[in-house]
Amino acid sequence: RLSSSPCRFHLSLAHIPVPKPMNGPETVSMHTDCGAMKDQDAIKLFIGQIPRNLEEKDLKPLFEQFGKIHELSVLKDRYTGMHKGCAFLTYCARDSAIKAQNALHEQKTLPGMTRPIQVKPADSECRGEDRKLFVGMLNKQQTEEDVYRLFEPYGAIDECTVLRGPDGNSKGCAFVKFSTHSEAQSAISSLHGSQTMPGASSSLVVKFADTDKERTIRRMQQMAGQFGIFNPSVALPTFSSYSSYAHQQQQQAAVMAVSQGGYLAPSLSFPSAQIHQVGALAMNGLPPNPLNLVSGQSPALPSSLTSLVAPMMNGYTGLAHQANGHPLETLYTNGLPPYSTQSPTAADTLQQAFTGVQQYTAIYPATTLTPLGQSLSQHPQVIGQQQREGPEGCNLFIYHLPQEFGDNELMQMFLPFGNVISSKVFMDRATNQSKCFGFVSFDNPGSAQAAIQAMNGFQIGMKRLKVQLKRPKDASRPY
DNA sequence: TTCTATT
Repeated sequence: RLSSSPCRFHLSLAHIPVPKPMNGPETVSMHTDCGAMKDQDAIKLFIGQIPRNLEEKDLKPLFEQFGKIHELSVLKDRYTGMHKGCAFLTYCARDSAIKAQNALHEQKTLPGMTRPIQVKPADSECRGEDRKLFVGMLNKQQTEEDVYRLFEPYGAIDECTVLRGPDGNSKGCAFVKFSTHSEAQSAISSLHGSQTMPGASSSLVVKFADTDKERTIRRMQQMAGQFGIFNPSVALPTFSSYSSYAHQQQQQAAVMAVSQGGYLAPSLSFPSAQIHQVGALAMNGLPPNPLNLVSGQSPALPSSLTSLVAPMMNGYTGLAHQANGHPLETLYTNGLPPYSTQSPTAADTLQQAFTGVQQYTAIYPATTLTPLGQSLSQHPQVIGQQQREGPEGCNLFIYHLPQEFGDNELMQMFLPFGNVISSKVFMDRATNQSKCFGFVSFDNPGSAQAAIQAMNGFQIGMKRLKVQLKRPKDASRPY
């Protein structure tokens, strides 16, 4: 039975010779009696490269010629309703799907599209990722055929694509999809690192392709690097503007917040009633909070916290992940299902804020655990912005700050460690741009040491912070 | 040196 081995049809589909396109109504007549029912072994097809102005009714005629359609649905973005340029199609008859694939897949380009239509079994019918390889360090002259020949000995290849830029030039990498995971694995074993292509900077790379999730994370990291993680214009979105779209795609949320002004809000304070909700949530499904963050009983989350939260959602996932060993999803959702169908509530948002803080705190060594609670309850005022120096041993030099970082962001990053009496990012006079270094002063050396311990080497985007004691004034030359 | 999308 197909249902017990869902992948089998994929093989049979792939090896059926392409017939002449079916046009006549006789195709339909074979299954006129199926009504809304579909065959037990029907195949759900993925349809790609559809112009975004075409809806189901526009697509129907194209596909009906291969048989009675059981279901056809254009994919839309869950929240924006935007046409995604692809669809799912299930025919009543399995046979119709095979005919449609053979007749249409890569055979015809719909108006306005630059690539031919895709008609193939949906991923849901058979997981595609665990047999798909990424091939890197190819010679840019190598074609699909060259790559195919290289991989052919290891199994049946379903798909072979060389990645190309807009100009059609190879990017020196490719995707190769085998019919099974083990074939793919054997290709890795035999080919990875086995040779160096002429003109390539290192030996051939053959590995399983990134999953969607990995791609998302990769993109985030890239964007984070471009934007600078602590973007000062970003604050925690308000309850009302914090879209469920962002809720759904939490890993992208922060990046989106940076890039889409519509999701932003300048600031946010939390009514005390909602703080209790956080407390309840904290007791419920989260690891014990080592900082007693909630029991600080602050009447409102300090503004420093709201600013901390947004950056937390941005790019520290790797660190946080390592710090407590929980999967990302668990961290971000507090153990709730990642895809809530409801719009986010205040509690949802708070949860995220809270988990964000937890992630932040999770990296702190146990010996430095006191300061955050302090900063919550004492809520140091943003005062004394003229460079007040602390006593010796209380002043830090910070280098490799994000370009966007101003005095305030600098202060907020160091508030968790104690009373920040001043923070200063140095600016280039001519360009008014940050020079990416600055100074922070605490009122006691313990806070300064805690900050060094926790923040020196802290990764932000591609850079790592350098945090050390400021040299005394009279020491040789200023940096 | 990671793609045009997969409810």
